[in-house]
Amino acid sequence: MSDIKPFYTTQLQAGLGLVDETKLLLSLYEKDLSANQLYEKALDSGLFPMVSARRLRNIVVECFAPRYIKTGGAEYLKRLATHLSSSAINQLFLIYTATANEILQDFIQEIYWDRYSGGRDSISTDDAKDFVGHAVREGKTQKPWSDSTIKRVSSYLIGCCADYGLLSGGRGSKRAIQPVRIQESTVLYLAYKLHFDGLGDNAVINHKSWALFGLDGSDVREELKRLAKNGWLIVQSAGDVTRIGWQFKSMEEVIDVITQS
DNA sequence: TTAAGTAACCGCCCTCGCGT
DNA sequence: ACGCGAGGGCGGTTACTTAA
Repeated sequence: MSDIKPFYTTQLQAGLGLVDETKLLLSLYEKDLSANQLYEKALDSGLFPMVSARRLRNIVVECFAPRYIKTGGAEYLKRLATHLSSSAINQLFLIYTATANEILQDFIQEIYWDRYSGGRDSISTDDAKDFVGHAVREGKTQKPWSDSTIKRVSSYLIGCCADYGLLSGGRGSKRAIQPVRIQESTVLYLAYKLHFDGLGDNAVINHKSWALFGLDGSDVREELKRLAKNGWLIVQSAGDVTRIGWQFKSMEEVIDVITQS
């Protein structure tokens, strides 16, 4: 669950957002299925006529499994995927993808929102290349990446942001920043997910996943107070210390609430 | 010690959008 | 209408682990 990922990897190159593929795989997923079992099931399902078996294996084993099976997210997202709007489910996909790919998390946190708050309205492939090149020089990869890998990973960061709606699509070297407003369902889901992962209240509020949506600790506290109006949790702040009263006893209850609202 | 298995990396090559 | 180049799918290769 809380695997430490010391190094940046090139795993994004196996697939970017894969939004449609992920939805299909979620529909096939059942609790406790392994990556290989899901792969076999997907192969037999005939839901992926457009890709080769080798490619399907890539998608399942290198993308879906690290994002949604290892983290335990698949069984919850399976229910949500059919109920939430595409922008709402994209936000959850983004959280899991950024958790599995540290380099994406850091890129969005350090470059995307920084440029946005600095008044820029676009991000270029060169911005991404600078970020990746810098990371390699700082030793954040297990071994130095070749120039071509640096170049490709840079484009994957941009492409992945586009898939999840953070940047405009297309192929221009400059992509327009499309800042996303975090959805209520995302706030509710993420807060409880972190809580059930065993984090204390302050650790929940300051978790880096919120930074994907440009939120810092005090922003998160405000978001949670809005949820409190629905009776979904209770927030008590005194100075810097925040205490949260959690109203639901399991993720299942949280999912029930989200699917009913 | 080595065969088998797995994760990470690399780069070919097809596709698609853009400019002319 | 078409050539060009960037983006990204795809599959092979390398390097590292694990088990016998």
